[in-house]
Amino acid sequence: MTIQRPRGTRDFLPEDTEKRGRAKKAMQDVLERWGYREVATPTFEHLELFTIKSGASVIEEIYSFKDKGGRDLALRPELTAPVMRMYVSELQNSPRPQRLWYFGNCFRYERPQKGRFREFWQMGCELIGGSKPDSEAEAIALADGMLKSVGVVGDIHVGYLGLIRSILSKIEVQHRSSVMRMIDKKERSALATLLEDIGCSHLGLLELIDLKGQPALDKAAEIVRDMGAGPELDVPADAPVASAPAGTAPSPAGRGSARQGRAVGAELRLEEFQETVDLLRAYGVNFTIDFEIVRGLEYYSGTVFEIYAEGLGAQRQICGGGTYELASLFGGKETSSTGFGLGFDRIMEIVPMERSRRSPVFLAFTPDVKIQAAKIAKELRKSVPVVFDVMGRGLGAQLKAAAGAGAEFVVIVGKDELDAGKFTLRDMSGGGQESLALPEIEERLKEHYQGF
RNA sequence: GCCGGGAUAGGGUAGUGGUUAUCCUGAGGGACUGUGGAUCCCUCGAGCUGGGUUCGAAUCCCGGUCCCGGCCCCA
Repeated sequence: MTIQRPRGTRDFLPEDTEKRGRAKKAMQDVLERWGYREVATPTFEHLELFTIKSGASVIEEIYSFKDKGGRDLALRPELTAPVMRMYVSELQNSPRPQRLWYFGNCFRYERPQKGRFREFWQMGCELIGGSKPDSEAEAIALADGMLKSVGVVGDIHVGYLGLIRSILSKIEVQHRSSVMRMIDKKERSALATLLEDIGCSHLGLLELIDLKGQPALDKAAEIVRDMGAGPELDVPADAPVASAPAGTAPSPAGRGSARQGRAVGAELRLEEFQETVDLLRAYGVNFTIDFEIVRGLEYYSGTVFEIYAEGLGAQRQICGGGTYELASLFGGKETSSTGFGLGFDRIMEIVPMERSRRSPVFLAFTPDVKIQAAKIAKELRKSVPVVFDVMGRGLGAQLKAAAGAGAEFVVIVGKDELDAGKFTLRDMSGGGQESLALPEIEERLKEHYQGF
């Protein structure tokens, strides 16, 4: 019996790996064209990093362990927390904004299904320290550009927590998290019942999340107008904004967990959201305004967005992100950031990728001139990929192998060629061949491999 | 964690409670000591795992593992 892969993991054969590499490269190019720089963090971290961010309940879904020194460690389940941890400890005094991107494997202890594995790859970026609408528009346009670069069409939904949280402030504290949860889970009828029961139907919440696109924004403006005079229950005072980055708010609860009620202030600044929307339109991004997008966690503080794609079964989301406040959670200064993560594996399931790999040149030789042939192979490798027989095959068998491997060209080296100083370049598709000096062969092949 | 469907050579498959388990493909070699994918020949290679029922199990039953789809969850 052979040893199996652990559950939820995958092997990537050469074809898979090539395809993934090409897709990664395409998206990476977009990131770099926007001025982002790659960073990398450890595969494992202190478990605490993730429980601080997401609450103790995530331990169930994390690969965590004690090392031999008794430390509680965890394989990273996501990359935003590690990157922000790194930012706080290494980059806080660097010029802002910081534009960082990353690509790495992550691990979650979950039931595998379509588009969900225990080891998976995330690609994403964090734009740290910018002002909200500008950063938000940049992040969303960037995500859009990355998907387009691999030919994936996503359905982009953009929401704004400033508004939702302001409406929530009209609702009694003990009901807020249930309301939030029901919005997130799209439990419409339960939400309607609850709002009715607590006498909050008049706030317009149901109508708001039902509407999509411009009508949703119009409704938002209406709600904001109506809310102007209403009583506010327990809204934290805004931070002095003069010198602080726009829109950040104090975090009275300090380093408490995001799941334990530590809500960052999300001020109601609909005009900021409007600006994000205007910028996105300027960038030519196709998106839907959708206030139902609230994302689970408390550290999100402004615009949030999710991107969905077809063809993935139950796991349709391929991207999620927004503006958040995490630096302070990890012991740093208040810093507003915007970022997103792309589910690389899910994207790979739907990229319409043409296979365009170029097979290496095969250098076929007669066994009696192996030594000289090896020298020629070495020379040719300066220009093009060259495969040299290691099976001890005769010339005929080498050609057969080259054909089987899909070679487009074979260079044949034998005693006659060595004597003449001219080698045979054989075109395997047509079957034609000609006798040429080595520099000419190099020239021809180099031309053929141009761009690969 | 829950529900359903699966597991037969490297890949894809057929079949039956009972001789030596199909076929296709693949891989290696040969016919072919300087010219390829053809053809022919040879070789390699399999019933997930543990238990039970049975004279006999790859087949029937149970547990486990893994895969596929869905639920829960999804930072």
